[in-house]
Amino acid sequence: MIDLKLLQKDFDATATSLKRKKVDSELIDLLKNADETLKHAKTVYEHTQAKQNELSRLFGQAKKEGKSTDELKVQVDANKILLNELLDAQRIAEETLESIAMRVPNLPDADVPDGADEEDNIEIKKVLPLSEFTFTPKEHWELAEQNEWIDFEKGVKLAKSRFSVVLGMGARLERALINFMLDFNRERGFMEVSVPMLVNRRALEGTGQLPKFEDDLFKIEGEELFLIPTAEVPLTNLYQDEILSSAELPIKMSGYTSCFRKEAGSGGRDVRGMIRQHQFHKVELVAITRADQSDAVFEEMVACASDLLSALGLPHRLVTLCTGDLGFGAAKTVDLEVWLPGQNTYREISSVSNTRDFQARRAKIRYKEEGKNLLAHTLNGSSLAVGRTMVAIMENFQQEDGSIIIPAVLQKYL
RNA sequence: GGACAGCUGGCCGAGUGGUCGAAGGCGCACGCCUGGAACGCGUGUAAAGGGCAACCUUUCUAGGGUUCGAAUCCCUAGCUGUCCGCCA
Repeated sequence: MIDLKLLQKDFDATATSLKRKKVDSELIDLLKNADETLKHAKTVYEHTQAKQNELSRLFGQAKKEGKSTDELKVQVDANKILLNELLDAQRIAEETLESIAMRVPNLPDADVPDGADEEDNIEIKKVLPLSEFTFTPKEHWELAEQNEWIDFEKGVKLAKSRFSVVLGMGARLERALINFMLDFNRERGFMEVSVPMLVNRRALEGTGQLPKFEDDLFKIEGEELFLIPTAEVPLTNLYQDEILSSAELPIKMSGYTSCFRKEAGSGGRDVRGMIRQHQFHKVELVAITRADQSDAVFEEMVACASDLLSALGLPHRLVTLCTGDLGFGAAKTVDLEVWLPGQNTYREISSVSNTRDFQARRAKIRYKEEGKNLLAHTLNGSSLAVGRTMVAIMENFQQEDGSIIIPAVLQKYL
């Protein structure tokens, strides 16, 4: 949630900033008005409540002294009717504000480039030269089937389209990658955490997936539980509603989970292969930091993911997302795109975001500094999407006969 | 799934209708004491919102109810514990 005080104090700047992220200016006005309405309703209610408290105190006193309470009773009853009306008004104002505010995205950082969509993202740098081939490289689904690493039909049989079964060396490689990534991250100071893959509504609201993106989530019937779309949700919400001490920050975590996404609205994109699946594995990085630490930790996380790709020998590039491509909760995002020779293009394999205090405000993640409670900053980044890493390994290290050379760093994990 | 018990501040814990945001303890902070420390002594120590401030409002798991007035009484839900059942 954005800072509503900032909106009131500096409406023009905040509104301009939100418009960069394609927020309707009508919604911004609505938000401002709802905030003011609530503030007013609260003030009036509180004055009336104070009066009621005072009358009740007098009532008790009169009773004790044996005086008549008839006259007070008339006053107190009349005030109570008013009080109830004001309380209702306040509640409506609260609900209105909440429903608007929870759907307003985070403000982009000032240095995030303007832009409409991914076309306007800005490349920071390329890492590692592109693999060279003396033959026409194949796409990963062809290689996966040829090597019998992935069975796409069996996934459909067991569940439905966009599910697959990984077998043999493919399955072993998957497991090796997960272990390699977790170890790599741990060496960089990210503590390994194993979390639930089902979470409640509160957690998803905390990180911003709800209320706006309910259609993208798998929900458990008859329970208020959802399959997580990313480990960011459980990892970040680990500290939901907590007041941390300044000294224990930054908290840096790494966790492996399966992720589940409905991919509603992805249309016919990437139906083939394992680029876009309903269920996929991912190792995630999450950090909770003080406000003054988040920029540095952000760079650490980007470096961690990039170095991981380099260790695997995968050519990739770093891209700063423009305002139009920035996610709901992100103030700033750097995507890592891996080179896929079969597809002859770079594809996203990791996305590192600083949400600043946006998630912390929703999830109530705070830290104490000099006696004051301040909102923490939260960051998240993939490190990496396992399926897409498999795809990259297949396409980059394929041989003319279709066999695949597995990166040396993974040997000890196999 | 069934029965019973519980849920109070950072933690433990007292508190069954009014002056209780809440005794006491632990922890923490500061001061005194000390060569330095421990011990001891003293003081302070929940959060959110509004206001320049005095101060006001809210919060004793959550929601609803009774009442002039609820941490306290009633109902519902959640969670925790114990026992029973079932089961990887």
